[in-house]
Amino acid sequence: MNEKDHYFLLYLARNIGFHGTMETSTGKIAKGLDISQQTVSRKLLEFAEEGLIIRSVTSTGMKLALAEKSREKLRTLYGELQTLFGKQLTLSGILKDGLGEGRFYMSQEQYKKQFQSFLGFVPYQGTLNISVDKDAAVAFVATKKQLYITGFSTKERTFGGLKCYSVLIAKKIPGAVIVPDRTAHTLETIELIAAVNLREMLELENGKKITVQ
Amino acid sequence: MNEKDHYFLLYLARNIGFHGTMETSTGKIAKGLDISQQTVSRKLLEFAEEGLIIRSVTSTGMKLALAEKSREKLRTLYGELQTLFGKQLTLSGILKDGLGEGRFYMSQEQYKKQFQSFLGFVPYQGTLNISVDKDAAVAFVATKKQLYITGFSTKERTFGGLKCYSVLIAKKIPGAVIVPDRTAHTLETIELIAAVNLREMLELENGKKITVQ
DNA sequence: ATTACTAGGTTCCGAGTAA
DNA sequence: TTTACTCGGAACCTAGTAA
Repeated sequence: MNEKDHYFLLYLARNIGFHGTMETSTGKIAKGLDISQQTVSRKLLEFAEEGLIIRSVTSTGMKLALAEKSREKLRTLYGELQTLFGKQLTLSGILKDGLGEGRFYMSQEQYKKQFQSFLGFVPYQGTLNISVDKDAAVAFVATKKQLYITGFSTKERTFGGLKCYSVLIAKKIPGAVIVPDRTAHTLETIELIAAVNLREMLELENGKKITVQ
Repeated sequence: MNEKDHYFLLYLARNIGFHGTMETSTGKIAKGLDISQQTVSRKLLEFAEEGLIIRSVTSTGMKLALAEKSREKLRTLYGELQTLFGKQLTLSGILKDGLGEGRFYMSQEQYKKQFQSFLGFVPYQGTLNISVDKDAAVAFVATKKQLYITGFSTKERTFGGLKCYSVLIAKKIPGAVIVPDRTAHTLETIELIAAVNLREMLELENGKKITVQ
């Protein structure tokens, strides 16, 4: 098997399911992958030959299931990417005084709703400002999936959007780093939120060191 | 860019590092990927052309760094695999009487230490035995990362190794499924452990239904 | 409808080799 | 030593079409 064919396999896995079977046809797959029906036919024959899939031609098309061998291949690929991304980077910094603005932002219903759906929790009303090394912070967020919280307007004013990255604070509390689109500080300072009052939970005071991963 | 070239990219990412740079040569990469030096040379030129990598030829070879575009591509691929593997499968079963043996096992220091380092918690001394559908259980653990707790011997007796899979019990309690190497039951019964007394925390009694994910 | 064979065209690879 | 060009051949893809 040409290892490049993993993509074909990935497509099949997504549609068939990891353990399921599926009634489909070479034409449908061809459309999905944007290649010819002939190529799909040929590839599927090759894959079956190599024991990657289980295949049976029916009157209306064919029935497909992944074989263990292809599950193994996908797991390997996944593992490789995990080692690449999974190097649980940590970011450390010093707690400093916030501007009290975070509290106001976090009290807005429209932010709260989005945090709930993106992060799975409603943030405690207040943010933690941490001084960090800018380059380290940039590298850190680069490895994280970026979630985007959209802005909105009320009668009184406009609230901007913000990027947010799910993290684990002090090795135990699930939370997030938030980066407002329009912010006074660059990544020299990051803002942390969590479902709980972090200052209390972690018995923090200004100047203390905090690590997120 | 041919999407199949992701493999080439993955190799580069692993060797260069996600954000780093690296002094290397087309010959070395060719050896690593088991393709010709000429192909590597051609591919790298193509990649640079497409803004996937940053490339500069030196007297001894070349200096390479990934560009943001290729990081993005790898992230996408990773994301696709995550949705494939990450479909938080759940497994449900009925609580049944244990043999009281679990308690004895979990009291062994050498097991405790390993659980602490692999799972991040020391299990409560006692296991929960759950009757489940065997096939569902096999499919369930297949999607989980397998952690292996090694066995050991004391003066009195030998303790076998066990496989263990990190799970979330009843949607809220972090725990693990353990599968002893030598076990009376096959996967018709799974054993659960957690940092806390699950019977109390979940107000369980025999015959109740439990779900893990 | 389907699957899948044949034929012809395109893409891709690597040995040889220049710089 | 390098990188990277040329070019012949292998691998691959798809239109046409049989079953």
